[in-house]
Amino acid sequence: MSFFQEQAVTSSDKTFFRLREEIVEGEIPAGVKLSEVELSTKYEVSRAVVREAINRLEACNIVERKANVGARVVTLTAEGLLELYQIREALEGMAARLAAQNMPETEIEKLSNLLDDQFELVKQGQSYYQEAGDLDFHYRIIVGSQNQQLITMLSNGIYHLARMYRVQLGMTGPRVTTAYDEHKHIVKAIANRDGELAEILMRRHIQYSKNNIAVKLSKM
Amino acid sequence: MSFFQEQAVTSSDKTFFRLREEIVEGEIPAGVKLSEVELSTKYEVSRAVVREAINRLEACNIVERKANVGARVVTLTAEGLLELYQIREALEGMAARLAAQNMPETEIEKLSNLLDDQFELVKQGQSYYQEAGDLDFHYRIIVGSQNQQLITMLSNGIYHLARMYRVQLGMTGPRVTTAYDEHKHIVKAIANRDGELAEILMRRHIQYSKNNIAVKLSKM
DNA sequence: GATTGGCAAATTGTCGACAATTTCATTATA
DNA sequence: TATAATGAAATTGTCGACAATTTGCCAATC
Repeated sequence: MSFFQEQAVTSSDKTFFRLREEIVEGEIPAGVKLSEVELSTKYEVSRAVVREAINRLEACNIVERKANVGARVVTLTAEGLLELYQIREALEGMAARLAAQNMPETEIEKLSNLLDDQFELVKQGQSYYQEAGDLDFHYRIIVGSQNQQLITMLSNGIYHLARMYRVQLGMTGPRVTTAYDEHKHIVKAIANRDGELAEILMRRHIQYSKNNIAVKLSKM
Repeated sequence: MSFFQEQAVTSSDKTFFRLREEIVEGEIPAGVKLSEVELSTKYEVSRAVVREAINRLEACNIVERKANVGARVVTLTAEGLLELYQIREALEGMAARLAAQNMPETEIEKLSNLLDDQFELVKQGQSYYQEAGDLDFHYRIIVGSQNQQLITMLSNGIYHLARMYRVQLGMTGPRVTTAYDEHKHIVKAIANRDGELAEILMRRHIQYSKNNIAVKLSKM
């Protein structure tokens, strides 16, 4: 996630970011119990800051907590993945619709150029997509919606969870083929200020990528 | 909110619920600074539990926090309301679609009966809607989606914020007229297992109620 | 041998104190 | 007078210790 920089100011921030990274990237596997004392010695901070970090992770749905028992890293299930993509479909569909209304011309231009650059790589036979490129595309549209609450929701919550799934299912660097064209069409709808179409295309795009993951998941 | 009972087990839970109530119901007005020491003496708990409660409120978007400065109750704006209803439209639209797929017949029956009961009140000239009835309707459909993450998102986050707006704008007990018919049609679509239509109707229903609020808001 | 009861160890929840940072009034300077 | 520097007061951030609860083990009982 190199686009939207969150800057850590307090010790809790750092601990939260670090813990989230380790969990999302799979260094701390699913289902593991997060012991407050253990983590506080590991990170060399007090239990209070670890506690605060864990609370924040709970709010992001990255860990589950039971009172007086403790927190565990969520175990990802096929149903959970389905649920997550249903939410993404709704929210990112709306984001695309709003982006068609609100995204400044200059930003649409930039987004279009980004895709063109990526198309060069496709022509050269390099595989489209790098995950980073895909994330960048989605993120720009979310920001283009200019709905601050939506932006926060998606970039704080949903995206880390989605990546967690991809990492744990071993599918970093997803489907290579059709995504590029889908992105192109979405941008065109946004450029035409056709919110209705932009939403439909984005929803379909997310459905496809959900199916793509679900197929791989069923082979395991 | 009498439907979905959250039960407080720890002292932090109680403080969180109490604080949220006081803020949402307007006893602690918008923009007010939440002093940790002040609240800890008021509620007779330690600063740590107040801190934890405030952190949770921040995760719900009920307060805003700046590091080393403190937390303030969010000030609701017309733009914020618009943003919130855009999100509700997306998420509850999806919930209605999923409810059409997943809601058990018995639950649909109950929901339908609920509306019939409320219709009796309408016939007797009593104003439809009590806010509670409206909330109950929406909540049942959300639960009917059987998407756990969606349920959590909407009932923890969005709904309290939405109520906060209504209270602060002095519109408890909203539009009386058309909402009943809209609810009827949505339930019918769900009963017919027509997710496509259920989503469209729910989205329109939320758009109407947004407009209804926006009008009142513009008169202030 | 299986089940229940209770004790000890470990873990989370809560607390008060200290450290770091911000805020605000006061003073000094241009 | 306006602006900047200074320092004290207040507030948040962090810490270690104690209290409350859960967990796991061991013995007692059937």
